[in-house]
Amino acid sequence: MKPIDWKVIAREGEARAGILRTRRSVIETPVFMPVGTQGTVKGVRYEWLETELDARIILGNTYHLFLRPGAEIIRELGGLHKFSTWNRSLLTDSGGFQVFSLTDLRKLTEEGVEFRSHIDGSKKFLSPEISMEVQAALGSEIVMVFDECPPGDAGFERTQKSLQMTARWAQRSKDRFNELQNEGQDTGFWETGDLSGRQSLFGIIQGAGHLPLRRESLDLTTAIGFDGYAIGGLSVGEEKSVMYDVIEYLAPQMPADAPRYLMGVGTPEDLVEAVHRGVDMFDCVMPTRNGRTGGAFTARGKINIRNAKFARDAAPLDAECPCSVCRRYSRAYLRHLYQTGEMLAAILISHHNLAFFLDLMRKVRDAIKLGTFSRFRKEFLEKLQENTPADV
RNA sequence: GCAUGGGUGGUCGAGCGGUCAAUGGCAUCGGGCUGUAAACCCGACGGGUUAAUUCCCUACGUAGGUUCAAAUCCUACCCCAUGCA
Repeated sequence: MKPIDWKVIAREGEARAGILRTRRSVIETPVFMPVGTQGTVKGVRYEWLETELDARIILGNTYHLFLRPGAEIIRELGGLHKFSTWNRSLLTDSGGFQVFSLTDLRKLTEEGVEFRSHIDGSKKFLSPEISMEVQAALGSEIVMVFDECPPGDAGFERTQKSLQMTARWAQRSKDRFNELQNEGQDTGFWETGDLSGRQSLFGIIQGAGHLPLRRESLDLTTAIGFDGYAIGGLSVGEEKSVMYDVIEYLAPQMPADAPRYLMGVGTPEDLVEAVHRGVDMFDCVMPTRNGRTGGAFTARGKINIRNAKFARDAAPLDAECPCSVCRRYSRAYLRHLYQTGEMLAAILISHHNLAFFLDLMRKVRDAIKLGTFSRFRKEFLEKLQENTPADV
C-alpha cells in the first residue's frame, strides 16, 4: 500500500489538475501550501485555514521545530498534528533550506551540517538521519529529504558537487526514513482507506540554473525513487527567466505519475507560469510575510497599504476578492491599522493574501479542468499588470 | 516681582565660535520582501538647482551687537518650566 495517492484528472498542455490523497486530507492540485514554519501559519488561526480559506495542507519546518520546542516535546505531545491541532495534511521541510539561508552560521560536511542556533548561538547538528528522525516525530504526511540548496549564482562545479552530495543525502534520508517507518516512529500514523497510513517521502532536484546538472540531479533522484519530486534551489537570487527555463526544461522530464513540487515559489505570476510548465505543488512565505509588512496581492497587482494614497480609500483591498477581509474592511481602515502598529493589520492582510493565493489556485484548477487554462493564464497575467492609478 | 533652567528643523532632543542645512530617536513619505534568523529591512526627509559629495536661498524665540566667522559669545525684549515671595 502506498502512503499517498495522486491521480491526474485533467491536463492542458503541460498543466495538470489532479487529486492528491494523503492519510489526512484530499488535496486538489495544483495546490498552494501556506507556510507554517514554527507550527503556525503566522497571524492566521487554524479555524480560518480550515473554513473560509480551506487549506488542505500546510508546511512545517524541521529546523525551527527542532530548535524549539524540540522534537522530544512534540513527540511527547503526540506529534505536530496533535500538538498544534491541525488535522489536515502537513508537509515538513527538512531543514535543507536553512543550510542555505543560515549560511553564516553553519559548517557543512559530508556527514551533515553543524549550525549555530539563530536563537541562542548554541551548536546544533543536522544530518539526513536526524532530519528524518525529527520529521518522524513531527508526523507529517510529506517528508522532504535533507538537501543542500546552493546559491543561484554558484558555478557549475560547485553546483555539481552540491547536487551529488544532495543525492547521497537523499539515499541516506530514504534509508533512515524506511527504518523509522518500520520502527513505528512516525507520530502521525493514520490508516485510512487504501493508503498505508505511513509518511511519504519526496526527493529534491537541485542544479541551480545549469540544465545539464538539473538533468543529472533528476536522474540521481529518480533512481533512488520517491513518492513525489521537488524542484529546489530556485528563486534564490537568479534571474526570473532562469527559473522559468529550468522549470520548462525539467518538469516535463519528471515522473508523470508523481506530484511535482516547486519549493518556495512564488508570486502569483510565478504560480501560473509554473503550472503552465507542469508543476503541481507550491509553497511560499510571500502571502504571509508581505501581509505582515503591508503588502497586499490583488488581481491587478500588488499594493502597499502604507501608501498615503489609501488614507481615504473606502474600497476593499481587492474589489474582486470574495474573502471575509475584503467583504468587510476598507483600505483606509487597514492602512490606519498598519500605521498605528496594530497587529490586526498583519492578521487581516495575511488572511486576504492567503485567500487570494488559494483562490487563484482554485481558478487555475477549474480552468485546467475546463480546458480554458491557456486563456485564463493570458488574461490573468494581463490584468496583473494593470495596477493603474484608477484602480489603486 | 525675584531666582534658576530653558527656547534648535513635523516632533522630542544633541550640538555650545569655524569641519552645521545642523548627530540621534520618533513621526512622515517611498521601496523591498519567493522551501520564514523578517509584526522586518533599506532609502528619503528645509526650499530650489546641477553631470556632480555642484551652487544658491532660507533657517537654530525676536531685535541688535562682538568677530574674518555665531545655533554657539554679549545686550535688550518676548515666551516656557520649576522654586521663592
